[in-house]
Amino acid sequence: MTTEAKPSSRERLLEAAATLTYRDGVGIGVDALCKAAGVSKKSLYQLFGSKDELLAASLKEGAAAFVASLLPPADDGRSPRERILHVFEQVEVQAGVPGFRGCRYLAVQIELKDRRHPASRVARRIKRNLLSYFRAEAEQGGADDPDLLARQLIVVFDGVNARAGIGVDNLKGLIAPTVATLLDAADMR
Amino acid sequence: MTTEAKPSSRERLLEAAATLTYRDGVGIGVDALCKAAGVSKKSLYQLFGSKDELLAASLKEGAAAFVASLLPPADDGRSPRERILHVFEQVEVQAGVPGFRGCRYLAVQIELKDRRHPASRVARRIKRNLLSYFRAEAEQGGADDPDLLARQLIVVFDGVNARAGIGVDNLKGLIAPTVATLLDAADMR
DNA sequence: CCTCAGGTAAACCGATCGGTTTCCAATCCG
DNA sequence: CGGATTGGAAACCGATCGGTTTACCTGAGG
Repeated sequence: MTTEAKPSSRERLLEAAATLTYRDGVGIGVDALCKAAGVSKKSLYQLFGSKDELLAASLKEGAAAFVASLLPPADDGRSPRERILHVFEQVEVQAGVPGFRGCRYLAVQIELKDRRHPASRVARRIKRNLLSYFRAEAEQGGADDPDLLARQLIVVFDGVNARAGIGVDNLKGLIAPTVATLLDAADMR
Repeated sequence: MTTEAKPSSRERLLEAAATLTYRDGVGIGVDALCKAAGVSKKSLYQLFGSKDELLAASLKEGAAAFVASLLPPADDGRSPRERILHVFEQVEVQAGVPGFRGCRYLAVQIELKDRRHPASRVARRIKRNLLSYFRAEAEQGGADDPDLLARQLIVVFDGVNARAGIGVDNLKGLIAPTVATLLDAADMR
């Protein structure tokens, strides 16, 4: 086991924000966040300045784990096609674990109608990076129109995440054939 | 012009609820709703019993317009393929009008984390009807796997609505080729 | 004319919102 | 050990939440 005694107040706040906003939405109150983190409101406002900034920091903090949970390890010898399929296999796996509620970054952007909200900006950046990943793989894989394919893939990504997140589809037998069809149509074998 | 003098309190409340929750989210306050509708809170609670029921009634009320804005007229001689493509052409059109924020039913389901919320139930039912429409057309069009195709189509529907709704894609040149690819793959010519 | 039903405006309710401040105990460092 | 710093608990702030109630006004019916 790691020799981690206890996470700092800052880490506990980020973790509580990630957990509670994912489950209850960005409307969660700061009292609830502080109570869950075992941290005083005073500390919250010293560390982050506002609830909005805490949410933004929480999303940014989780970006690395988000990427790591989806993308294959770099230079693992697989083809771009396999690497794209790997991302969507991971989505299907994640959709099966209890408490799954779809892509948190999409949810934040939908809940925060204001696109200039700091957390909305962070979410947008993270998803733009995923789009860039798809486009890079599409280019490397020789897709007919890498830009179109990347946009199609992220539409499917958000679509399946949203559908599974609201509990209206379990995605079984849906993702792989859909993505494969789009890859085939782009002549990315 | 129609001889409509002034909509009833009930109608004005439903309209205000539709407009304000779409723009600001379901967290909008009842004071704001009443003020926009020019109706007292007393009347709101007499007519609908609670804010939750008003939201649910507002979604239900708008279902017919939602369907009419997307689906082609019945028995217009077009093929199932054309009828499905028509739906997505309408989405692209709607995504171009100012104030577009994606599918309101998806947004409501994402914002209301509680699936048992009356408005969430209504939204789910309306989207299930759209899924059924896709499936019926897929069957009639002789798709290889009508159920799979219908699920793919509604994933794309929610995906493009969400992406355009949060303002990260204008959908130009994206929808038609994507849907056509899925229809082709299902051998629905 | 009077009455009565319906509806609005506004006060009111307790709870909670995001955010600030006060107080006190634990900890750290010389 | 003494003094300074940290951070948690909780009171406090004005605003707003969903919801109820009161008081007044207006229009229709007898």
